[in-house]
Amino acid sequence: MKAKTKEDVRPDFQACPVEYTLDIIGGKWKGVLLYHLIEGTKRFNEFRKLCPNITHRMLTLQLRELERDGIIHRKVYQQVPPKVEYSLTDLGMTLVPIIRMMKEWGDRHKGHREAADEKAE
Amino acid sequence: MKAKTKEDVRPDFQACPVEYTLDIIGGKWKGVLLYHLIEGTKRFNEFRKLCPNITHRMLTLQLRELERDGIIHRKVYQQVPPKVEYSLTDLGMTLVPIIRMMKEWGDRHKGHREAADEKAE
DNA sequence: CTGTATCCCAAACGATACTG
DNA sequence: CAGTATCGTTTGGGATACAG
Repeated sequence: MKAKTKEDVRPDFQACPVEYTLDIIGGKWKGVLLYHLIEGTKRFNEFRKLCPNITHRMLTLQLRELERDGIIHRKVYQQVPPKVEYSLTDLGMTLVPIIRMMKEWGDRHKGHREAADEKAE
Repeated sequence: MKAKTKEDVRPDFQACPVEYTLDIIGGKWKGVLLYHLIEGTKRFNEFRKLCPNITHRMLTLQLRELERDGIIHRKVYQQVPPKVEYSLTDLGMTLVPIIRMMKEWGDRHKGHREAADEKAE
């Protein structure tokens, strides 16, 4: 008997709208990317400087998903060398309040886990 | 050269507080579990009924992580059969506004992707 | 500069069986 | 009822090389 694949399971977003939202912004880097986009348009390599830990590959993938979900817009300048600018769409803008709240919550509470980490080392 | 394991990389929560918050509520089921906890205390099997897609194992793991991060409290009644109640801690309560916003956003915008899914089938 | 493609290891997860 | 342990598969994601 084959195990269920991802496609077989229809996540019940009806029952859990929170799950739907998290599915869009909960990706490993999406929250951070969106946060930086609040300040304005960003280029590919700008993201890499802002998030040194993200790999080339992951940045591409995460941006693609956000684009696919209609959260960000990708503007390509047809020139050499290429230039691509990412920005929030109108739909993306509606996420800004949530991102901001998460930013503030993180600022206010990130101490907790650091304290726990200290003890662990 | 050994590939970096998860432990080797210290995520820079300093630079990205959003990342820290998402690390806590962004788990596959955490948002949903927290959402249901807003209404009040829940038992293990209540969660299973509320989220039929979550497996026994995953429910345990996600609850453990939330407990470890100080977001939820686990109250064990020493009796047979066992009874365990989960509830939000004070810290967990501070997340409620964020969860609520994600719930509302999901309700309002979940139509988008469904439309895309229709076309895909 | 901004990607895409491939390979491959590590982590996540489901299924299942067992326990107090 | 509410878990834990183990196993095997699937997925995530890093490193690297190549391309327009």
